[in-house]
Amino acid sequence: MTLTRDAGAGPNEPESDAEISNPLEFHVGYQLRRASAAILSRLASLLSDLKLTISEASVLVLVDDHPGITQSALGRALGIHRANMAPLAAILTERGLIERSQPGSRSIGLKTTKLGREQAMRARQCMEANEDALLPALAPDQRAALIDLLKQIWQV
Amino acid sequence: MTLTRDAGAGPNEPESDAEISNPLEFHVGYQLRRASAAILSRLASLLSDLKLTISEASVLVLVDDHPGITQSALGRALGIHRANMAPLAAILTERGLIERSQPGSRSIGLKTTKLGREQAMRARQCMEANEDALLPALAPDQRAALIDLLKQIWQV
DNA sequence: TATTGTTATACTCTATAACTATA
DNA sequence: TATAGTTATAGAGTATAACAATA
Repeated sequence: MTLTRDAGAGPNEPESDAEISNPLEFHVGYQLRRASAAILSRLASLLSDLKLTISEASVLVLVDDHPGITQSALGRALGIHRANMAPLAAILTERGLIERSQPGSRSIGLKTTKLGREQAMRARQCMEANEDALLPALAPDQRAALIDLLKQIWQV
Repeated sequence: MTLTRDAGAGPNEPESDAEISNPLEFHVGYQLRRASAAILSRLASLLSDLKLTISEASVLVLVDDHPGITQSALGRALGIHRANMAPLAAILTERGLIERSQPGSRSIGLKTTKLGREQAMRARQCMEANEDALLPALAPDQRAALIDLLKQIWQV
């Protein structure tokens, strides 16, 4: 790979094909997109052994923690729209991981099956493994500081 | 909205429909997903006035900074696959925002048109406005610290 | 009436595979 | 041969609108 000295040619000369200065790197938005993509793609890869997507695993774990929870409450907690919760709940039900507490009622409480509880445990292990994989990049106190900063961005 | 006192019922009682404790909130991966989604959705909304998606705007701005850059180099800088750069470049070309430096060659240098330079400037303003919107949530030194932490996560 | 669940639909982003053309 | 560009395709995630059932 050919390397020019610092950040490549200046902004007004034709580019040689080398590393390139990227002014977007100084934006929180850009860094969030790249970091989020990296960490989520690794988690997706870990969860693929369980045949679960990240959304499916998140729903499964939260239902397991809160037996009787409704789809709407799940959606509010996870930031997933009502309309997108329906097929998500349907898939987990089809696979025998969750079931409906009161089959007759309209507002449906969800809970995990025995198989679902086992899978939820394995999903939690994947999520913890994904967090642990951050340790080479982030010391524990940095990790805590990062969580605090991120919370401030999206929470009201 | 009905509020129970702290984090709702314990993990083994049926849920009342209230706020819910979410153990995922202690995960960097989860916080990254929520923060990234929030900030990117706001940016998408700002850019929609220019009829640009976030990917389109990122490519446009980078081409404007690096006239003569190839699609592959763009993709490497932005983390976008070669296969997905093709339609992206095609759209920007159709709209008269970028053009090909050497129409005969195979490795195609891209540069912005006059219209493209104007739009790139407006896109940069949207990105800056999006960054400024973070100020209520993050003090300037927190913002710098956050960028440093995020870089460590996805960069080698 | 407000909330819940559902269906249909569309858009954005990402990923792989297979192919052609070029250096 | 390695790189660049293209096309087709598929899978995730997210968004809105419209509807029926329920509290």
